Amino acid sequence: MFRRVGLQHCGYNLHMPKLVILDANSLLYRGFFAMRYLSTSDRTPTNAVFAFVMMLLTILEREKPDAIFAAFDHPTPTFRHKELASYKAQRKPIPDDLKPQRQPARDAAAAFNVPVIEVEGVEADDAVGTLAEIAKNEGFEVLIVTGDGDALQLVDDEQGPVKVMMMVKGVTDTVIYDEKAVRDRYGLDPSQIPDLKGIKGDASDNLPGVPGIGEKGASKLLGQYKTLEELIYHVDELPVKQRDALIAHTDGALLCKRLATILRDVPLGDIDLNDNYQETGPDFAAVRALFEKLEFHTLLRRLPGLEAAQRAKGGAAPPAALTTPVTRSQIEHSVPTNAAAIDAMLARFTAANAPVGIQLHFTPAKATLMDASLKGVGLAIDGAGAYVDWSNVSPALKAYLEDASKPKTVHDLKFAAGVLGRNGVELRGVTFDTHVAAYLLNAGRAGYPLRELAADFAGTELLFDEDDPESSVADEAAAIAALREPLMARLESDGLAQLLFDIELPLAVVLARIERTGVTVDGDILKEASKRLAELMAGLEAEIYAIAGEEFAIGSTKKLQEILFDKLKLPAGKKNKTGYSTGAEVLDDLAAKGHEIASKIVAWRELSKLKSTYADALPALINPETGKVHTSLNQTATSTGRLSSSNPNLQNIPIRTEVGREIRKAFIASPGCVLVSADYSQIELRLFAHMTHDPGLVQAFAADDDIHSRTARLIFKIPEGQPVTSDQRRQAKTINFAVIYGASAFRVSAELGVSQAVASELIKTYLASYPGVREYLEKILDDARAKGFVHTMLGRRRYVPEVNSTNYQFRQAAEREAANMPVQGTSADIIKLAMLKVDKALTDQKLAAKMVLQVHDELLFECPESEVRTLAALVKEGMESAFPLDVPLRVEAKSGRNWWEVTPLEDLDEVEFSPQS
DNA sequence: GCAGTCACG
DNA sequence: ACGTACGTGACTGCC
Repeated sequence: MFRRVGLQHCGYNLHMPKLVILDANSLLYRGFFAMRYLSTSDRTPTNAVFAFVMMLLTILEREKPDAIFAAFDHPTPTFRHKELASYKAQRKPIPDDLKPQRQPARDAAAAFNVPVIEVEGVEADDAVGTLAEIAKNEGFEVLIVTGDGDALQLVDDEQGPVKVMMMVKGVTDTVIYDEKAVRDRYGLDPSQIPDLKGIKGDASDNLPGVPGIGEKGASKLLGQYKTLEELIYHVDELPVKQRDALIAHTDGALLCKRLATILRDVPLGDIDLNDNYQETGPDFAAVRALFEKLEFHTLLRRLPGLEAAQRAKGGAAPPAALTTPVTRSQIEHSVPTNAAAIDAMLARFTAANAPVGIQLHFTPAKATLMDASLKGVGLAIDGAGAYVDWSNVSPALKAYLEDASKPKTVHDLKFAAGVLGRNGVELRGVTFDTHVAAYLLNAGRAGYPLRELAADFAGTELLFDEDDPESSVADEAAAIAALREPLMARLESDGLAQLLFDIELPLAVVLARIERTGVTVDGDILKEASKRLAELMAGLEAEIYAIAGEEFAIGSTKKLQEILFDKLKLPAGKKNKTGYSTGAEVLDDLAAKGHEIASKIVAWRELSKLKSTYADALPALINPETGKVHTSLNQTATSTGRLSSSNPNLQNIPIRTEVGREIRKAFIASPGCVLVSADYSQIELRLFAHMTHDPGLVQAFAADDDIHSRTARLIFKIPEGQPVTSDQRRQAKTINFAVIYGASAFRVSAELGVSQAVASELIKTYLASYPGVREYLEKILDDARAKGFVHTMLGRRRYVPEVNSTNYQFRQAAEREAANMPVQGTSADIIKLAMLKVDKALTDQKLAAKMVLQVHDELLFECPESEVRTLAALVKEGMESAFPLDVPLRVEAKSGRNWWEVTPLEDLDEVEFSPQS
């Protein structure tokens, strides 16, 4: 009944120090092609050095080496040049854009305190081979990081071990080779790699090898004859074709082998292998300066995490990697297949009363909670795991998953709750989510894959083996269980635990339900709209072609540039990387000058956008089973704490223009139901009032004044009793938002169509009128500069390291982000609280109403017609009381048969619904 | 896979 | 003198 899967040896001795050797040359070369186009704002190419640094960071985070070196080619001739004049002459030259990236790569290594090996007359791969040889004899476990397959000859399980991490595609997508992996891939021992290369040749080096014998044939021959030399000796035993080919190319093959053979005894000078990298760590100031120079913004955001980890090691503590080595996480696990065995497993797991790591096994790999097909479930506690195929899941296991008193940890609760929900199991008792926890710790990361978290926070290397999903899923469950404590410790020390437990965790379950509920979209309405849009576009196209004097792809900005600025010689405005901009701003300008083609293109663009993004795309996303559209509400996507929506994005359905707004007619309620929408009125400005404590702002909201009119009175100095014109109000509104976004006078002047001097004066008057605002902004920035992060009222963080940048532009951008995040983020916190409160109230009051969407400051519901006013009153109350402030929060509720026609509901304060609070 | 554009709060 | 608002996601064209 229990199938034991023994503890697999992965060849790592836990007490062995670990050495990483980067073949910088090959990494730069591969990185150059893996990642095209990247450059700084002055067009200095940085793609290869970016890839190199990405790899370096990833290695440092994941592998935590005790020692690390980077080997570069020395620019003088090497034995290989002397060996064969035609060798490097024939070789494709180093791309022009790659050469100037070598020095920055050396600088990067230096900034990270990674010693550079660069010896005259020695190529990088020979330095790597020699260093690996020395290190393995010194008792190091060696990992060679490269993009060059030749390095596989250095792999050695016996002594060392020596492994090779190979770039496969992209930058951080890598495969680690041990001897078995080399054999699986090539059918050969590592030592035979040069022989293989000799026969196969190397196209990029212009070495033909033996034409007519490919990789397969070569591998087969070497399996039999072991070496190229032996094969040549027995050449007469080969089939005629192969024999003739080999005889003709004997010299070339031997030469090619020799060139592919990595030397292991070149002079490297003094090298200190015992320099413990974990104690030294990167020179963060130097790294930051370099990243700023190279404009690596995304990498800059990764630094705070790395720096904190480095600090946490402390000076007195033993080197972290020696006490907590990076180890393959492979646990002993059982695969119970019947009810009795599952019961026994559960008994074992729950006896300890420790949280159990739960990981779902599903296909396809990048499924959403609506389309994941559930295959099984992995469970693990410290030291023991299990995998249960979904077809074997017993009632007891289901009951366990639904038991709120049994503590569990998952990685992505929203997903797990949604998928299990679709499979008839209501997941309860999840008291930790590693995915969301990592997001709270650093919302700036691109993603939170379990593999990365395991490496970063638990020092374990997690590999998913497609051929052994049972063991892999059990390993993942174990990693999840193991991540809970270190993540929890970090959350506690950063003051983020409450945010996780009180908001994000319960919210995940609500979001899963919203996604599963879906929104009803009438595909026929959209298909009709698409037809009409096509007709309107065709009309405009004819007119545009007539003015242009030819037909062209209006959607191509390149072609459009040619037509407008070359052919028609219209005055060009702003420039961008590819030439003159054809953006709406520019076109509106041209239209204002009387160029009809511009306004027609603007109109065409609007229709084109509506047609492709909404009218055509949405019907295709209607789920055939549910008849609804199920967006993903991403919980870990934004750096401010907001949700985002994708596949489709339902948070950007048109509303601002009449024709765009028509799309909303297709968003309807289920049969017999209506839509109820409730949105916060000016929540960000109200929060701004609360957070700045500015008496003027606070009083305005306390008195329920129109804030924009009030601002207009102040900045235009309009006396009481005299009316504010609508234009003055509009301008004041712009300034109100501008201040929240930290905008410049330039932008305000463009927005308002006034001179920069006037705009600047308006902003000045604004800040003088609301003195609390300036004080607040100064305090936020001081705080950000001191701590490196800003936070919301509930403690949610955003790291903004660039507030201390010496580069004016980056610093300014970071300051705007820092100024805006507390407002945008607190607003996000508050609507999340409101969602929880309303969701609970719907359950408690046993309403049929369902929450179907969140759009940042708006919640959308559908409910039976009879429930409308009860629901609206309850939602309004819940949202307004979600988080008490010095100023009131106001919510307007509306209802309608579709999202287009929703109209305000009056006098909801009089509705009886026994509020909970 | 990037760049440009544009939909939303 | 510089460059010019916060946060998202989707689509088209082009390399």
